[in-house]
Amino acid sequence: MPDEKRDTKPTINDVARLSGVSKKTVSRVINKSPLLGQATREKVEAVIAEIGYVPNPQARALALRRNFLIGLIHDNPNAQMVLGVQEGILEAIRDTEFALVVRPVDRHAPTMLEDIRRFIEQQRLYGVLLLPPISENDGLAAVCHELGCTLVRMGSARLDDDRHLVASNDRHAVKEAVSWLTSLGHRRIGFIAGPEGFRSASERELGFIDGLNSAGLKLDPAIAARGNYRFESGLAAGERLLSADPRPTAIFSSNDEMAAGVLHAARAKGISVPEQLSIIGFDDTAIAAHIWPPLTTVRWPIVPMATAAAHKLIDPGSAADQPSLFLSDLVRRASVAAPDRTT
Amino acid sequence: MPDEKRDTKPTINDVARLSGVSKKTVSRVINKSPLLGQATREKVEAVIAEIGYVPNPQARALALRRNFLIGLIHDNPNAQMVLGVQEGILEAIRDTEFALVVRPVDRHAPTMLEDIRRFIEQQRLYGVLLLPPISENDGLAAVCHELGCTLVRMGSARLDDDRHLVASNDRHAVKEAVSWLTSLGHRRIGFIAGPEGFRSASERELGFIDGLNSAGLKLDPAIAARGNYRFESGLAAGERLLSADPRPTAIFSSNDEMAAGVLHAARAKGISVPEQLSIIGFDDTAIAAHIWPPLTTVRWPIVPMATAAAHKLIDPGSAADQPSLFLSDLVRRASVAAPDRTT
DNA sequence: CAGCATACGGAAACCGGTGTCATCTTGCCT
DNA sequence: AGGCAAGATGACACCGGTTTCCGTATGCTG
Repeated sequence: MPDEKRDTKPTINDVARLSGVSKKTVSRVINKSPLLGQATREKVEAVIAEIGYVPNPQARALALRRNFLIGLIHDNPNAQMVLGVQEGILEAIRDTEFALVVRPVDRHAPTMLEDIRRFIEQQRLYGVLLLPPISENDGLAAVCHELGCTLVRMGSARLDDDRHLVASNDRHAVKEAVSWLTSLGHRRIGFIAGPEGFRSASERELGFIDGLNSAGLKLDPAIAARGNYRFESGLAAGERLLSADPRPTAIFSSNDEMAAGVLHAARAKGISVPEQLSIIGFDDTAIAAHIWPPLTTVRWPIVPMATAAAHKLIDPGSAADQPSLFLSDLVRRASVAAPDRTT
Repeated sequence: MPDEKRDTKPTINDVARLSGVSKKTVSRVINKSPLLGQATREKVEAVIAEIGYVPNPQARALALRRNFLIGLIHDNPNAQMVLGVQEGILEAIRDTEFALVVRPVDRHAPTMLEDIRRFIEQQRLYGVLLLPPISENDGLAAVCHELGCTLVRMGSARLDDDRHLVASNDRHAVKEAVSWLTSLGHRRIGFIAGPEGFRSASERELGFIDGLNSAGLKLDPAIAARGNYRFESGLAAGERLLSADPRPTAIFSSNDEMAAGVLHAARAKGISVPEQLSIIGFDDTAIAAHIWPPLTTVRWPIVPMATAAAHKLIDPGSAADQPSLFLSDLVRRASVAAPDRTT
């Protein structure tokens, strides 16, 4: 055999033996203890590098009585957002010993809370990060608290104190979007709300009303509908709103997917966008840029938010220093134009 | 205090003490050892239920010298696919003690292989699941093998033996799609390939050529382009192909996102779809159904594939029994029609 | 150079499980 | 009834780290 293959990984004992010191000293080197001889440290580090020693995280977790797994719990229909969050978390835990464990759940399953409890308990998670909409579930937060598992929630509103929250300012962003429409001359603006019971949905609705109010307008129920954030519900809502008389000249949809549905509805009715109808969405997911015409939408900084959230989780000391509120901005694309005066 | 709060979780020792048996016996109960008295088992189980004991996975991992973490390594631009895979894996490990650790990586980072090695080594992963395109990287497979980490790859072609592979039959599916076009009367069919060096790209290209050949046609380089699976590359390729003379009456794009780009290009040139141009994509991602017109595309069963892959990982015994090849099917939507004879 | 504080290294216990092996019952056979 | 096999249970070491506690080497001061 050309290459003496070790079937078991080197342990701290091997390092200690080979460098002629005790386990304890090696442990001090690993944990960067300050009271340690320079010469000893270098010798041990050389041995570690030579034999490729990597500390066993399970043994560490056992001895330290804490582990290095953080959980991401979500029940989110928006794949891009979930992946953006994963990316953001990874950015925060890069070069740490933490790892990310994911757990998609079904919000509608009656056993959801029990499942999550089992998950956290079984894996002994260090902390969990909750994504909207499930982050709004206070029962879940209570379970985490009871299990002694740190918790950071992402959301669209102030769900918790700053050390356990990262939020975007949906309400204000929607208000700005609507103000842009009114400044272009739109007076009849339709609204598609998100599903009931979602903070993101109610925040966006409040922002919409704010926007109307500041232009002296008010919400006409004939051109308002509620969707469930899915394409089909946007399509249905669009069909209804575009049958109203007089027809809206613009529609704000609480997310991009439903906005794409509105676009389909408009096309089916032969209404051209943006000439006869302006559309604004929310989230700036991939679909926004890829449909025709490209969709004006509100973008919120998913990745940095997730990074901040993860930092709050793994370094509670600095949790208060991490920003808690992130600003969204309007991405102006071709789906918006001034209203058609000839109509 | 109304509720005596334990600050530390109960351990196997607590269970042993409370039920008057030894640790070992409790361990036997947990592991469902067959040689155990019925009465003893029930007594111990009662105590476990009463105090809410959950075995510590880190301690178990340490003693067993294997842990219960499976890794998902991916560098995938398609969020929906990654999330579908996560869902499929979760389905397989539900009700087991396994957990899913995710690791997005950057294919272009020079340190990628080193990063992944560190990741696997540090977390002592039980096994990893590789998604395309990174699953095609044999260097990575070698690293896993060297680290003694089981490996299952997902892919579009036969990358490995059946116990370590789950594949879809892209080539055949594309051939079918193209045959459909030719059966409708299309004779001039453009092609947008995926990026060089990707098996999925070359399989789909082979399938495309198969399809042409079976209708007695061959690939015209004037209406063939290579993209990188991103929207913009599809847009650029579409612009080029649609400037060709004579213009193609149909275009097959190696994925949906590029197909959406082709659609934009057609719109910009005032070419109507499907009347003057038929378009077919691949993957059946969300965008396919949400653009206008809805895109005809090839769907491959992501979730069941991921479930099968995870089963191969966690139960190597039955790995060979899990299916390795999954069939894709054509989803027929409005983006395809018979060619316009008047042109 | 004595005396003392300080820095460092080592032995042993511990974290919470599992494996090995010995012991103790018990039932069954001759 | 005695012998023996099989089944049930427990004692103890061990997985690979960290921590406690203590002994020793070292440096500094007077």
